[in-house]
Amino acid sequence: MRESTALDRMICFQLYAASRAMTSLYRPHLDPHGLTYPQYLVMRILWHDGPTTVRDLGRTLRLDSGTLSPLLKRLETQGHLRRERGTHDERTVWIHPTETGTRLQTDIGDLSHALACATGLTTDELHQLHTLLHRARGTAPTPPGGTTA
Amino acid sequence: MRESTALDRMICFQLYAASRAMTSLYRPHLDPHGLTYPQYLVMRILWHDGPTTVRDLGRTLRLDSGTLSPLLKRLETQGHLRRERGTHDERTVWIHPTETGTRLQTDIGDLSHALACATGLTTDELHQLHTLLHRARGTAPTPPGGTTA
DNA sequence: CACCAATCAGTTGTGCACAATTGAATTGGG
DNA sequence: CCCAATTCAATTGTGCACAACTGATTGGTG
Repeated sequence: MRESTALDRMICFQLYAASRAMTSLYRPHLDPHGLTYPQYLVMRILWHDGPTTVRDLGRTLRLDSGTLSPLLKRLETQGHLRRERGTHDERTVWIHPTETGTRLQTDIGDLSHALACATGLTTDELHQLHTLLHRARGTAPTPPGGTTA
Repeated sequence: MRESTALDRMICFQLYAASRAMTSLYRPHLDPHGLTYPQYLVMRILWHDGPTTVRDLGRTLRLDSGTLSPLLKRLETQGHLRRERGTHDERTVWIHPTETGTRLQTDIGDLSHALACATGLTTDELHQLHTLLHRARGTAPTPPGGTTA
């Protein structure tokens, strides 16, 4: 298969392609549960942190309400979470995992190990990659939804 | 800003976030020319390789016709390329850059250096990252040479 | 030649991303 | 206290991604 030399040298294209390839590795594990990858990320945060707000989800995932609002509405329709307008500050919306949503965690199980292996990288290389990605992202200007420095 | 420890450890989320962050670095450079990032990738291939087919664009970019067909139609509307059904094999569609499309290359200039710098990574780290990403995607190892954004 | 499987681009439908805007709630300065 | 600026979620509109499908074309096999 031909490789475009020009593209081959672009870090950005490598990121773009690798990200989509990795997401497609998750798909067969998530599809049976009716979850998309971004929805799975939201559920992971709920499993890990418990009830949170739309604002904090956006900060953590670097997504704005334009993306999150419809996504959360779909997760609510599926019965995985409940949205509730805050009482103290009525601008914020709290997201609570439901029992159904919590049960998903054990149903899906731990995907990270299987998928780390699927990359074919060693533990050391995965750690290197992780560090490089985090640093590359950390220096970048504020992503959408983020707080302005 | 809070970081979800769970997400923080996911290579896949790091890829997902880094890819979007990097794309958003390109946006201010491409917006003035009316290009999106995937459209820019297509134009780069045309600039580098000349006329090509929808099939080969898909193989190079790892995108199917469901994504490429409307994208190419928009680039054609903008006058950057011309679509032409093949004569030898009438199933394939050839994509030709127009003069307008070719002129874009000099108008936009070389973004890779500026954007590689924006990551804050050293040349060595960029090369490492490039190699790791390429391997994670399950493709052949990177040939030696300069690494650009 | 006849026919069937594979190839190719396009279409449809769903779900992100993200810019821009809206409108309600809150905060802070005077 | 009052009002302007800010915060927050939602909505609208555009453009990817990708699965599933369609329909035309081609290639291989009997």
